[in-house]
Formats: sequence, C-alpha cells, structure tokens
Amino acid sequence: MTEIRLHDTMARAKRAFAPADPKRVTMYVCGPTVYNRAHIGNARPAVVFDVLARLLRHAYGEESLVYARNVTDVDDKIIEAAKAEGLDPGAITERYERFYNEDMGALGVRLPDLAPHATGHVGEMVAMIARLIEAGNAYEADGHVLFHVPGDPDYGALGRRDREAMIAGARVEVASYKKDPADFVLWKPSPEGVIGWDSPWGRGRPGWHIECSAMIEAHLGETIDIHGGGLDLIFPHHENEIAQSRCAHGGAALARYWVHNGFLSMAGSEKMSKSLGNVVLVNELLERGHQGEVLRLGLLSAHYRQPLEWSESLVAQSKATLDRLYRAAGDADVGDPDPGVLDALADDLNTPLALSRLAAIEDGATLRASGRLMGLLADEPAGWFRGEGDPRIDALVAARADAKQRRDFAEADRIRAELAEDGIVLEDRPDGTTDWRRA
RNA sequence: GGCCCGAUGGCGGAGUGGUUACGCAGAGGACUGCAAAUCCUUGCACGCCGGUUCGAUUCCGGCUCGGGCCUCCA
Repeated sequence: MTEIRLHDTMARAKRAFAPADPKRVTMYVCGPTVYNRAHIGNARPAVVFDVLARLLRHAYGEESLVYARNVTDVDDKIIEAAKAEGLDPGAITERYERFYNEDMGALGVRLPDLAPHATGHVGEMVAMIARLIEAGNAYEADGHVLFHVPGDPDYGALGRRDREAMIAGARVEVASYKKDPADFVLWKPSPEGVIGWDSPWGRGRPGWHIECSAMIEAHLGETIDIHGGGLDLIFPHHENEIAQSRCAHGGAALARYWVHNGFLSMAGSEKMSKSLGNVVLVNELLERGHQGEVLRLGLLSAHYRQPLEWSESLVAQSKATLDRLYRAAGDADVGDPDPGVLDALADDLNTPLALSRLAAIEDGATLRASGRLMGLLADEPAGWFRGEGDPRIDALVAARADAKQRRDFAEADRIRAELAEDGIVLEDRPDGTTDWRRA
C-alpha cells in the first residue's frame, strides 16, 4: 500500500509516517476522565484513533501496533462526583469506565491494547517527579511540587506560544507559591478524607499532566511514534507532557508525531457545553434507536481535523447512506480492501474521500473489507436491517403474502400500513417473497 | 486582548491554477397491483473586497462571519 501520511501538529504539516520500529509501532491517546457519561463529542477522538489503529494494524500487521489509551481515575471532578453521591471515588470511576467502554463499543471502537489507570501508576509518577526535582526542573513549595517552566528553553514548541503571550493571556489567578506564573502542578497535597498517596512531599495526589508522561514511559518507552488527542489538549496538557518527559529523559522527544482531532459542535447558535445543557450523550442517542454504526459514520463524514457540526440531519443522512451500503454489500464474505479506500485513509485519514470511494465499490466482498477498515459494515445485513426477529411480524408478513396471492390488495395494503406504524418497511422481491426491515 | 483554525450546491463533504468529486435529500423515467428497494436521467455551490496571473474556488493581502485555545475541557 502507499505510505501513510499524517498531519503532525508539531511540524504544522503532513509528514510521511515512519515508525522507529515497524515491528512495534507505539501510539498513545489521551483517554477519558471517568466521572460522567460520554457525549458524542467525546466519541470523536475514540472513533478517529480507532480508525488510525485499524489502518496501522493493516499496514504493519495486527500484532505490530501497541495502542494505549489511558483512564484518568484520580481527578478533582471525580472527587466532587464521589462526594455528591456519597461514594468512594473508586465506585465512581469503575462505573463510568464501564459505561465508557460500553458506549464506545457500541460505536465499533475496539478496546486499545493497553488501558493504563492513573491510580495504578502513582509510584512511577512519584519517581518521575523526583527525577525532575533532581534535574532542577521542578521544586517543592507549600506542599506542592511544581514544574519550573522558565528552566526549559524548549517549552512552548507544540502550542506555538511564548512566555509573554501565556502570561498576558492568563485568565486564572496565579497561586502565590509559584515561582513563575507559567509553572504547573506535578503533585498537590490531599487533605484528610481526600484520596491520596504518601510521597516524599507528603500525602497527596498527582497533577493531570504527569499521569500521561509516567504511563507512557511505563508502557511504551521514552519516545513513542504517535501521540493523539483532542485539539484542546495541545495546550497546556500536551505541552506540559512534552516538557516533563523531555526533561526526565535527558532531552529525548516524547513523540515523533502529534495528531489532534478537531472539535465537534452542536447544530444551532450555541456551542456544546454542559452548562448550557445541550450536550448529547452517546447512550441517549443509542437509546433513541440510532445504531452505533450510524453515529460512527456521522463522526467520520468530516475529515478528523475539520470542525464537525452534529445534527439530527447528519444522523439521518448517515443512516440512509449506511442502509444503501449494506444492501450493496449483501452477505458477501470479507475480501481484500479497495486500494482507493486504503489510499484515502493513508493520506492523513481522509475518511470523507474514503467514504466516497466506498460508495463506488460494486463487489460485496471488497466493500465489506473496505468498510471494515473504518469499522463500518461489521454487521450481517439481516442483523442490520431487522435486529431481533419477531414472530408477530413474520405472521403479518405471511398474512399479507396470502392476501396478495388472492389479489386482495385492500387487505394487503392494510397489513402493510399496520406494520408501517411500527416502523416496519416491506420490500417485495421479484420472486414473490417479501423482505422486511426496520426503518 | 494574544495565538490558531474554518467558510464549497437544500444538507453533509472531498479536491483542484484552466470541463468543480461523491453521498443524502429533491425532480422526471423504468420496474411494481400500488409501494419499497434497485436502475437510468436531472437541477443546484466554491463568504466579501482587492492583488498576482492569459486565467483564482484554488496563491497573497484585507474584511466579515463562525469555531477553538490562553494552566487540568475530546
């Protein structure tokens, strides 16, 4: 296949992708903080990087990719949620991680190879923080440990912002214990009753950024091939990860390619936000009867770096498109993917172009294999169109066939209308049999 | 205020220095008892103002509108 090209945020350009070791391609994506249910915007990176993972597995071999997506299970929002419900933080994180995996699974997102938890790596974080202090990149102050930004001349390369801009634009009051306004927290104290771990700096908990740096080091090594996440994470999260890891590793780069997905917004004038109450949860969409693959296609209908506006109309279009593709694919076996689809995906994951090439494929086996690269067309046609079987529907379909046979079209149409009320659409075949599907 | 990104037909959305993909929806036709599905045909667009150019939707500048980030939001 053609070489894979990826847009690298660090270079602000598309670059040919070449892993350090083709036998062990490493990718890390920032995963969920598990304190609430995922909305459709949260699903975008999960789906996008799932497609990238499928492409990399296709290109380098199923076993050659090590894809890690972390679970942030210690965080102030988790602590708040636990307090509000009178539960242990662990009960909250266990519940919402399960929901997250269910919701993403319904969208056809395969589990990553590794799903490291922050709470399982506090030792590694403490060790990394200690190294940073030793190297002179971090300092202890007032129970906190802070990364000293002015001591790192390379800080700011990813987000492309200089110190002046960061300080001038700061919206948040600078804590008094910071040596420099740009310094950020590596470790913070936990008061009595709040989740915490013992450390050389007292009982506390890690800051958000150090979690990813420590888990990447523990599972994937000092320098990984691809680091992904939402565009909002570029600054400060990824910038800080880069600084921590580079300083802890004697200057070794954290990642060779930085890939960021664009934002999803809700149709209408207002942006999606929890406070405005216009977020759409994945499980709500599923409960409304939308199939997971329909939502997935909606998310892939725009290029991953472009903004995408979520709407009912997008969902309806995706359903219609997928219905047609399922009919075209039929119940063929899975063959080899179409080179045109592969090329489109290899060119910085151009899913809209890949989708347009998918629409032109006539061979069912090729179509199914090509769709599968994007996590589409995974179902059998019968399952896709009918879902669970229903004896009542079968009986009505048979009764209508009988009425048709007698040329009692009034009765046949009455039964068809009755079924239509339940969302059942009939399709008479040329050979006299009748197919049915749920609209 | 600073930094960054986007603007393509009714909707979604690629791509390109010179006949503007494709999908969905719409219209007409074939098929059907009528539909549905399928097939054929078909209308409709490159935000505004300048510049470069033989020629710009594509390159450059300005503007307008929309979005994102600016210390823990995918």
